[in-house]
Amino acid sequence: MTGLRLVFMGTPEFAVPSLKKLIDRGEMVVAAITQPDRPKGRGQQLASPPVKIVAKENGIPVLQPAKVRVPEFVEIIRELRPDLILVAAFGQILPKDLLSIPRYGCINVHASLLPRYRGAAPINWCIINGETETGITTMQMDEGLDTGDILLKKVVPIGPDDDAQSLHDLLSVAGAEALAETLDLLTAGKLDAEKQDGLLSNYAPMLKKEDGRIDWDREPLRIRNLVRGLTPWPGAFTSLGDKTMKIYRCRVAGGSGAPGTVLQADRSGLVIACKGGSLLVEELQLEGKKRLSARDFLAGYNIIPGTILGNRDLSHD
RNA sequence: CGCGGGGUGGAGCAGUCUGGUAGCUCGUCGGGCUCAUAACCCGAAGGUCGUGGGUUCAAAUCCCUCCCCCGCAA
Repeated sequence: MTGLRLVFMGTPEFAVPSLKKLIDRGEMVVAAITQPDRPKGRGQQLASPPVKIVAKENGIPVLQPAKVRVPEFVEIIRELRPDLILVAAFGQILPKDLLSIPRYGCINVHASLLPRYRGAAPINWCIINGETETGITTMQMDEGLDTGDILLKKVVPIGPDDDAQSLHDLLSVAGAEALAETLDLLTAGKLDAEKQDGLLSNYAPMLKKEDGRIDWDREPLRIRNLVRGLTPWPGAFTSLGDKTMKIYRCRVAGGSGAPGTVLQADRSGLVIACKGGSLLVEELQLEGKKRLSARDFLAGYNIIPGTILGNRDLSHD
């Protein structure tokens, strides 16, 4: 316990372990700031961000500004008199006025080893790019996007079978630990800030739907990395006839054929040709249907070898 | 009321438009073949066709109600 007045800012599931860690440590969290409830899913029902739910369960006041940068909200934060603001996947840029309010400034928990993978979707892009390790960085926030001085890093290896979900889960826990360690170092006066080398940086932008489209004229390993990096959301996809087909799990295999051609579709699996080899699909989902193992899928759908996947745009769009 | 797809033996699907004794692939169980097998052959069990109501001589199929699942979009 630091005894500091803390304000927590975060929104999705990733931020939850960090908030819980603060609560477990008995920290004085005077407010949780999170994004507004938004219509989600079928029927456009309003849904509360995970951080809001956890905060309310623990009696922490919740604020949900549409824009933190408006002067009125900055003033509200000022009145909370925080000693330190902790930020984890909040989803909004903090203005300078806000950053300078707390005595210890604002500390962010970011899911990559900065300066690598600055931005909104570091977990996904690490996997897509075939990285074998990533991690958590806590930093002293400045006005740039993930450009602040590095306080602490924690390395997390990426297993060959990790996907965005499993890595997210690992990193969100590691993030909470890194946050706690950072707080301990801070109160012990042992925190060293290290400048980021901007020349080594790269950017992990927010995912667009189109990022998930599978280009079968790529090496099987690259496609597999794309699949892993986008599972379970938004998913790597191709098309079967006029339907979208998402692929959630696959392995690299041999064989050859025109890119996108179904080489095999039987009890041995669904094998699709790509550049210099093929992909054995293990788990997939057809538009409107549920996520299935390739085996179950093939029990009900008869796909003829030779069928070309990913061709929809040629005949429609 | 954002758009759309779907609920049929344990799994995945067909059948619904053009009502008339419920079918396919797989799994399960039994038997056979084989050095052996996730392979192959023979046989069997297993379904209130999501719920409630209506139309009809007759409803998985047509009409209405409700429940649940999923894709898109956010």
